[in-house]
Amino acid sequence: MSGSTSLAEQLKMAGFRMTRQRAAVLRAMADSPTPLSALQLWNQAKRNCPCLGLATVYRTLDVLNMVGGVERCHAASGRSFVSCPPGDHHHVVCVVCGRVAEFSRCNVASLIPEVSRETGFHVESHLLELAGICPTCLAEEKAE
Amino acid sequence: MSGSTSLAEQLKMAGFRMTRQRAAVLRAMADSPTPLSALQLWNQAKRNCPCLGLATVYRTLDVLNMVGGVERCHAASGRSFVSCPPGDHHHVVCVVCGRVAEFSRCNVASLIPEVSRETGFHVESHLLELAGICPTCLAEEKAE
DNA sequence: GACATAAATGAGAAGTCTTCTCACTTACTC
DNA sequence: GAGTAAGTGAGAAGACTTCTCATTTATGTC
Repeated sequence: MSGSTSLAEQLKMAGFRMTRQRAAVLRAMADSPTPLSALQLWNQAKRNCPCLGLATVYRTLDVLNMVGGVERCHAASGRSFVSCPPGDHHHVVCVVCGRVAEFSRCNVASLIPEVSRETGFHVESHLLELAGICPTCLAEEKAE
Repeated sequence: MSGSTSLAEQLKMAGFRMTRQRAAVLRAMADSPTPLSALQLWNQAKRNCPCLGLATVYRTLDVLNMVGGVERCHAASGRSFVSCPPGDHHHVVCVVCGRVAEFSRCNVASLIPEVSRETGFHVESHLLELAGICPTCLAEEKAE
């Protein structure tokens, strides 16, 4: 679980304590192949630490965010989730179940000169989010 | 306020009624050069229609969104709305003053096959929003 | 290993934003 | 002008997040 280890190290280096609860949250994040919402993270992490409180999950996310270990994203649908590692990637959100996947390929940068010309804006950043149906929901749809 | 008029027409064409409350919301949106949150919109619209309820603002936004007359603006925390012309376009938002411009050029579609392959998602739609500095704020920055 | 202490926690209250409910009002059709 | 179905206001309810505070615990020091 190298991801979890490095996040733990980041926390320690920043002077935060490594508690059972934080370890459980880190582990839940590392174990999930896809970004999770705070609630999902709570449910996962409780397996490792049953008495974990939801507030602690939010506090841990806050701390990790401060340290730069995770990013909190707000999807167009209003749902929010935790993305790890933060940085240059975008998300696809399932319109059926809300599952989120990440992808890094992006060609928006090549569009920017044209938009600058068209609008006069000096473009600094972009937000790209795709919506669709995840493999699981696609399979279920076909099964019906 | 041509923006407001055309939104009103869009509503009527879609079979919705034009009420005093909706007119107040439309007018508030048309009068604002920047995206507004539901709460801000409520406060503005109440000037034209003092007894306006907040729920009505949300309902009106819903209806307008359905009709394609407004869109969520994500740059500012994803909680605000802009009125916009119908049709395929995206927004550039000024990070300084909040002003929004539209552009139609978009190359995201060509990205979708790759993302589908990478994530297994069946991609149906995309959201693209650029952030930067508008011509007015650029000029002011240079003047300093 | 025991102790001191400041950080971290759990549980639930509180806050914020949004949607829902339902009795009442009103825009639109005839 | 009357009938009617869409729309409304007010407040309850719901989802998510943050705050509060008494209690617990990780960590450095002895």
